[in-house]
Amino acid sequence: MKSVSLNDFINRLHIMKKNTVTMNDVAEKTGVSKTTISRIINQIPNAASKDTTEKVLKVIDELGYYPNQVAASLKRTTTRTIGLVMGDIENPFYGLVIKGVEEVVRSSGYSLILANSNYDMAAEIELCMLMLSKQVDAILVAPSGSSSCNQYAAVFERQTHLVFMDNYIPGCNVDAVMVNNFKASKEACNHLISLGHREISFIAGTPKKISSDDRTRGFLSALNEKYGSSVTPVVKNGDYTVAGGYNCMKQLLEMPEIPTAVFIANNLMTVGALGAIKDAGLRIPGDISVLGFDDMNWYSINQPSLTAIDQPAFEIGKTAARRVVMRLSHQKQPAPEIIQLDARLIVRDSTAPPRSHRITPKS
Amino acid sequence: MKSVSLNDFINRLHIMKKNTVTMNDVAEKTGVSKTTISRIINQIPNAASKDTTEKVLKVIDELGYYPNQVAASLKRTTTRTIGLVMGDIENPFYGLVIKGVEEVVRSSGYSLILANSNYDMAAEIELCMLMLSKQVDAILVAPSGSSSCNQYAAVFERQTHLVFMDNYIPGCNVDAVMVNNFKASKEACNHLISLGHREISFIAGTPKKISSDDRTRGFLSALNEKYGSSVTPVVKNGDYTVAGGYNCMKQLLEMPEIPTAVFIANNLMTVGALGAIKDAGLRIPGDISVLGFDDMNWYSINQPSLTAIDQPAFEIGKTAARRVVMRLSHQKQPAPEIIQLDARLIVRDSTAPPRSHRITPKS
DNA sequence: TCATATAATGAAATCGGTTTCGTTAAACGA
DNA sequence: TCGTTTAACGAAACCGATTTCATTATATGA
Repeated sequence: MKSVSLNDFINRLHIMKKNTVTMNDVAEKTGVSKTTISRIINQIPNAASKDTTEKVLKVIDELGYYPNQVAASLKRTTTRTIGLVMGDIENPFYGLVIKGVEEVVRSSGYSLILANSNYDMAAEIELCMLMLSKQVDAILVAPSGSSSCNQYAAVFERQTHLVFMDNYIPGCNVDAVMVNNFKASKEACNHLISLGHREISFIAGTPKKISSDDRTRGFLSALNEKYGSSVTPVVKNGDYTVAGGYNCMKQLLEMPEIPTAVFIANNLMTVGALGAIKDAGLRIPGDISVLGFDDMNWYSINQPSLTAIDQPAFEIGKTAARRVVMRLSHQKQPAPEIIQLDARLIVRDSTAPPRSHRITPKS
Repeated sequence: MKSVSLNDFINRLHIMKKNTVTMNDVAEKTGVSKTTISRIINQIPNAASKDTTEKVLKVIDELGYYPNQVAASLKRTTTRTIGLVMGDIENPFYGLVIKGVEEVVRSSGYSLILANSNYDMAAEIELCMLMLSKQVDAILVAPSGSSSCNQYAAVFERQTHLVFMDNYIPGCNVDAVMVNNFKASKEACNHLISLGHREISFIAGTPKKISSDDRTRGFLSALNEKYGSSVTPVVKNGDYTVAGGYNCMKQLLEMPEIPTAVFIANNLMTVGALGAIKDAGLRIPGDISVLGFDDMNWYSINQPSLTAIDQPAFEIGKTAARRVVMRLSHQKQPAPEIIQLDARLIVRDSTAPPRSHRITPKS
């Protein structure tokens, strides 16, 4: 019987009307007007005498009053909330970007509304609109693909502050923060070239996505500068997924002449590619060198440790958030720009000079 | 000069007062009252004639009107927003939990406010309060440690719906969703025992955190059931960090008799531990078997592939979110319960029978 | 000393929706 | 045919803050 009455008690607790102490209650109990109370809460200088302030604060404490920010937001026409739309929050790279964003956003006095688009471009826009109707002050988005700019027109019409991260939609003329993909990719490829590789294959990401295409271009550029038309680069499309990486790698390993090195455009595809190499029974870097875009915390403890391009994910998030906060606090708005941070190549053991022995694909 | 005028244009765009089409504008243009328009937007049955509805929708479309949810929330006293407080959004495990939460929350018509506590217990409470003042309808939190329940008192006073994930604060009497840590941990340890191991060490997480202690208890229980007091289990405290895992493992490898197997209480510490083993030049599983809590996508492609306990992180998030949505939609509130999902042991190559050779710690 | 600045305060309007009461007219039931 | 629903609307109150515009008292300056 005891448990029944406990349940009842809990039910009542939950159904009970929410504890709604409003500013009116404080006003009534103190005999001070809402105006003054509001000023005290918002710490307006010279708004209330020491006496009044103390009295009000005491009552606020007694009643357990805390201001309803929804009401405040309505009148202020600003919610001090920023929207964040990501393609895949599960990916540790994006996780770190989010962490960076969150840190800056919160320490600047804003909150974060998060949504996951699952790389669905239509959903992405939809989510932006939803956030706008929730009156976010600005939106940060990691665009999934290359929606043309006019798909974002609906968002622009609302004239919010918009900042892209990790990728951008061309022609949109908004701030974007990302790594210098072309440069990083070229540097990575040059590393392989400097080791003596010629037959380098590239497992690319989502086609037509700017960030992805930049990586491809960087790869091709390095190869072309060194070898011109004497080598025909092999580029496969892995769509940034583990499965995609696995399949691409498998295809590469079925070529008559297996490449001596692979460069893989992101972390998930690298996992897939490593799986395919393992399944094929090949050794890294003895049989094939492997270099991945995105560094992961386990790359250094992998056998062999993996050479990778380290994107400053945390910094990307922080920079983008700072940009947004800047736009929200300054009146003067600098022209939107594409801010490119530098990635850095971390050379480890998975890249080595090309094999001298022949490998024939099985099956 | 061209660029200057462009900048000016952009500046004006941003400074320009926000495009504020309100319901009043729609009312004026259609000659229909706000009341009816509100009803049409909220699709109240039998609220407006076909004619009126069409007319209103047309004007809404023309004006590009979209409702201000802040205003709506104020009157409704519900924001259809749920708060989410995590310890570390960078950790892929939590990333997946968040993803699960987000999916359910959004598909149920709610939005998500996300905050990262960096495992700071005081910040955790602070963030809950912040969210409450933003009038979230409920809060999901992955409690960092074992704050006593009365630290959460401030949150409870507000009578929101609160659901814990991954861990819980004893005595709080709220819903909690997590894995059966004791059972999973015991099963893992039994797996090692069944391979013949006696000298099994455990690298534990944050002490006094329930979820962590449950894992330790599970480990100890298995060991005790098998060997009683004939073995003295070695438990180190790694605090759930990579560095912690590394240090603990290093200490273990400096013991006079190195354990034949280690069981590590989470993914980050496993990375650290693997690093220490690699640095020591030991072979897995030849010299030592390794088993980690939390499965990662790269465990299967690691050399050797890693035996691990796979927590249903996505499911944890979804379950917790569903619980919250349930509480928000039903009047009748079932008693809070601790929902324990089953983790599963995935046996791979990092666990094998104990070595037969002796290893002496160097230095 | 008198005009003026400043501190300290409050009444009432406002933000942009939702909701409560009405009201009217048409449909329905007996 | 007459009372009763039900459909289709609207005026005005309301949600809980902020902000504008006054007002009063006190301090300051010339």
